[in-house]
Amino acid sequence: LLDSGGEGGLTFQALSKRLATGPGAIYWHVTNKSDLLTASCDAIVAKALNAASTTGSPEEALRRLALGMFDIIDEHPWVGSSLNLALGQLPMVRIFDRVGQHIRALGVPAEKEWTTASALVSYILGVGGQNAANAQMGRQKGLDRTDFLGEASKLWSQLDSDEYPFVSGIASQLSTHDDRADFLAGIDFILVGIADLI
Amino acid sequence: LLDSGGEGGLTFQALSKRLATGPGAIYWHVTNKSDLLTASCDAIVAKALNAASTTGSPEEALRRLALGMFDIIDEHPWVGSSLNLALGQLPMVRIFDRVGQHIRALGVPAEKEWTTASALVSYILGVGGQNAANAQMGRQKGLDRTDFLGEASKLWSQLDSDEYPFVSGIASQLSTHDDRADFLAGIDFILVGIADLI
DNA sequence: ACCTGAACACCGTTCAAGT
DNA sequence: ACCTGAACACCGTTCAAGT
Repeated sequence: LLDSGGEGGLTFQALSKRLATGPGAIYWHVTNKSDLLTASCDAIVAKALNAASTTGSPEEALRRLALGMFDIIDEHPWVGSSLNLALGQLPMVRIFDRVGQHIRALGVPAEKEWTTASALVSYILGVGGQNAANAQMGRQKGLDRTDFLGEASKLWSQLDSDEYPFVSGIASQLSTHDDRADFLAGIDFILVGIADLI
Repeated sequence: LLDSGGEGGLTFQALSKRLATGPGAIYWHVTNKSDLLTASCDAIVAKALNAASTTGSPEEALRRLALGMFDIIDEHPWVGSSLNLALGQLPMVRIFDRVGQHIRALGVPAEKEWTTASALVSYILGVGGQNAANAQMGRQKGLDRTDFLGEASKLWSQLDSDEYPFVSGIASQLSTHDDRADFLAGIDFILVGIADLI
């Protein structure tokens, strides 16, 4: 339901119909819709974390982990918007812990571990949210990714170049850029910054 | 309505009551709830961007801009969750353009402008979303920020240290850290990475 | 222990009718 | 040009009653 209809596609009515039961039955197993969403999210996140191998250098492992998260969010865009969770929730704990382990292996001083792990997690979730927003807007307009970016690029290029000098000039890079490569470039910026304090 | 009740606090019923009119009247001025939310967001974002002075070195200006966004989201947490907008929407265009101008002033090569600006914006929005999630969870439990982080910290410290070796050990840093300083540290990581390619 | 399904309070949105 | 307000379809959630 989530994959095909986004966050709005998951409904207790639709879910109970697909499970051939009443809406009340679901409440025996989960307390909440938010609970259900978090659990769905966690299933996806756990899968992505298990798939990312931890061999090689810490930098490589971090890049692979980040890319794994990127890909899984790309595949299930609703995860991107559902992953803005409080620090106490399980999916967040999982991500933080895995990132933190690599950070530790990198040799980051103990008192900087939190800050560095936090920066990486925030970046990953930020890109995820961005991806999700674009995917949802695309779905809403019935466009695929390329068409949607093409339309956004056209919109940017038509903006007043006095008011938005940067955006109006860079519109072409919007439609031709490689999301995945840019994501990784951002990870590398942060890794360079982290290496600088070791 | 948004400041006091979060995203769920903005209702056409509540809004029309406060405006002493009917719910239908609002639809003459906005097409959508999503439209209304984006417009609210934009008002806040525009204020934050105008307040951030652009004097000094590009690095300083970027730090001030980022910090201005952080503070405005801290003040209005709903902005953090509403700011996962597609690239075509006005608040996003504004942020992107301002960040991009500073990036350009920094001397980043033209073909890297998009990538660098994108990384910074993603990071800022990621931290914003994180802040919003914590604020909302805190509100839901009736706790203030310190109490909420204290509770999350306790939760982390009680996790199984075999399953979550990093998170369970770093719990104390969670409750004592300075959000604002950590946010800025992340910005600096990225700025170091960007400086590396100039 | 788990399911049923009607009911409740509420939501975004529409639209004929007004001024 | 803009407002009114009843109505619609739908939502998450509850709960007495069943098995």
